[in-house]
Amino acid sequence: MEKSYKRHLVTAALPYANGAVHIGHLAGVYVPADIYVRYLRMRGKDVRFICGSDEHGVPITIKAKQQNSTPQEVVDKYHLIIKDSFERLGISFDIYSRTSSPTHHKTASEFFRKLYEEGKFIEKESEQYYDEVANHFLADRYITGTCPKCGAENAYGDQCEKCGSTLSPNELINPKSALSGNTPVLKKTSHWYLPLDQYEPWLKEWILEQHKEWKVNVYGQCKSWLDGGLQPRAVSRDLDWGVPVPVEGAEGKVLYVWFDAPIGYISNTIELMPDDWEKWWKSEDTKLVHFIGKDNIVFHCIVFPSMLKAYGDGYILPENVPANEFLNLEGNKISTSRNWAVWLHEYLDEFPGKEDVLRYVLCANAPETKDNDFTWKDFQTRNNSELVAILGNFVNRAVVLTHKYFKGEVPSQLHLREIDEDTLAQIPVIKKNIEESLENYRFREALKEAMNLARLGNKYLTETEPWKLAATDMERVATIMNVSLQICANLAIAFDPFLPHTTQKLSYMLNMKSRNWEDLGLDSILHPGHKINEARLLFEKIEDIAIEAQLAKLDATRPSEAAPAAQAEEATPSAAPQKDECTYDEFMKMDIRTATVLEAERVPKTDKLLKLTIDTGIDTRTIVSGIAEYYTPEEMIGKQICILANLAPRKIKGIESKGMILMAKEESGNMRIVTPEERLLNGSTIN
RNA sequence: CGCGGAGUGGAGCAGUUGGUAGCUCGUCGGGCUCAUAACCCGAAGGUCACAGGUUCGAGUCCUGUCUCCGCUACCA
Repeated sequence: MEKSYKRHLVTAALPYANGAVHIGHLAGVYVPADIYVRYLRMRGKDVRFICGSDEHGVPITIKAKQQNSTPQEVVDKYHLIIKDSFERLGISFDIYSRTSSPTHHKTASEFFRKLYEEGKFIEKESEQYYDEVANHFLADRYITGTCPKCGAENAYGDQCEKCGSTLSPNELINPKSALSGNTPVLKKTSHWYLPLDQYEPWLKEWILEQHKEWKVNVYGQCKSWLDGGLQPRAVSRDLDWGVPVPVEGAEGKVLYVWFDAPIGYISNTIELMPDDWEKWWKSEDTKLVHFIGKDNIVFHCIVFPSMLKAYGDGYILPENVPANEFLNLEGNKISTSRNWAVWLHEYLDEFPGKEDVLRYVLCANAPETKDNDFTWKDFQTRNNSELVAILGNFVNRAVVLTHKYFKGEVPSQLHLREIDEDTLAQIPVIKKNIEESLENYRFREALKEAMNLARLGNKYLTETEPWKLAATDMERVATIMNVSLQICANLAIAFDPFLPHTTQKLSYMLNMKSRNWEDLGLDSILHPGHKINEARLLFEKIEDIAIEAQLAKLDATRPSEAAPAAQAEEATPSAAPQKDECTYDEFMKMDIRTATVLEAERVPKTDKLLKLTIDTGIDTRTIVSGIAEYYTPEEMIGKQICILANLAPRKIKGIESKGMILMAKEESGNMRIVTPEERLLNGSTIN
């Protein structure tokens, strides 16, 4: 039933170039994709593995502003870090390009243009805020003002961080431009929309009927979107960073990042194969597979296919989209903003030569069916009791014994006994299991099967006990060592997609010239008389101290220090514009006083909120404050703070908050609490 | 509120179309000593979140409930 394809085009989600790559990205996308691709290559398939940085979008322009640099500088920096760290881990892209490349701009631009000319978009006019000083339409995030729901200052155009309500910029009272501090004006602007609703019947047929074999999380997510009804989606924005909209009169508009990013797969393919890229994208003989995380399901299953369908011209659709769930770290969500992550480039620096350990652990514990947890303890255990004790140790036993008894020369297989035959007979079975698992995107299972081959080897040696026979029956020992070495050679092939650095070392040790998947399962990969090299350890134990160091590093991690502190030096300090005048009486209405934090805890399901119990000198009360990105609960306890005590109470995430903590905030976003120079009695008034 | 995913021995996970509940690690006992105190064998340990239902038979199907994660809406 399985259709046979002439070529395989595999894409991995384009990393967003406003940060480095962490273990969550790897476990969800890049490690499985790389395993899949290496497997296909070993089987002699014609395959291309495409990826690159996604470098457009508002967040990058915001990051550039914060760092007082340019979007181009931001993406240059992260593009290099990401590309380099992928290479070092052995993620074997055929091309890792970027969406700021000329090829991409041209491709995306032409893509848009064709759809535009064929009337595949609808055009709609709307009113958006415009900063007349900066000459800019303002993205929601660039507008601040007073929240209409809770009255907090500095609410963003898309959301108020104080009360958490979702806003649209037009609701803000006293809107200000974050660029200039000026009051923006409403101005008409028009944008193009892709009418996804028109593709709904077709999508339903294609996904819900023809792709029932997709992973349940993917299928379920798609069904949910399709059942809910699709809406037209804007494909352009008013922004000066991105691919310009190639239409007359569309100055100052760029393609919306979600529209241009997936086209990056195509443009990167073009960059790789300028002459014959088309057969990779427009031939039914090509099998297209997208590896992504669950946050990207809707784009790759619904939006991008609709774009391709709208374009027509023979574009193929993904055959499968094996999206993974998320990986947690030590029980908590990985968070870039809180710096709660294990960064690939840091790992590679801190664990040199252990690229494959990370690959192994992330594959063994990949979040294939549900969110999983990465813990350093588990990392250590898997290394020590699986890689070292089972795989590394078996190879070492076999190679050391061969040198000891046969001076490093592969002995002959003489009379195979039942145990030899049974053992060898299991290798082709394992091969088949690995193939089946990989072809169905079950990477954990495949890895476990490969590991079973090493277990088989250990069991075989233990049961045949060549070290006992060495005194009496060297012929038998010869056969046993031959069989053991054949298992080693098979391991070098079976593990190649998973642990490429290791299999290279192992091949060297065995003096194997090549590793062909077709040889896997054979009992005569190494011929009698073949000379092997000295034993070298494939893996080393990881000591407690290394794990403790990582845990300590995580504990010490506070988001305020990492990025902003380093950049503070170079950034020219800029301050918010002065607010409107305020009378003496108005000021005196505010009851500001000192208080001490008694207890502090995170508010569940939020990134930013802490719930604090404080002693105000007049009572003990609860305040919810959005400072979790800057302070841990532990460090807040015992701190003396200043509060606005008579602020009207309000409920935040269901908790009643009575008052507000005074914070000093830099324009870059960095925040510190305001506290008296020396500790005063709680309840001291401030004016 | 709605939608998607998940809830299986101490921990982490499999359980394909319903037919005696498995794997890895850990624990305990034994064996072995070639090997990175590594390896091999055996044992203990689960009323498969809860409550109903369908069935000769349900972890697996249906209904309801609870909890966790995600999306809608932060995280860009």
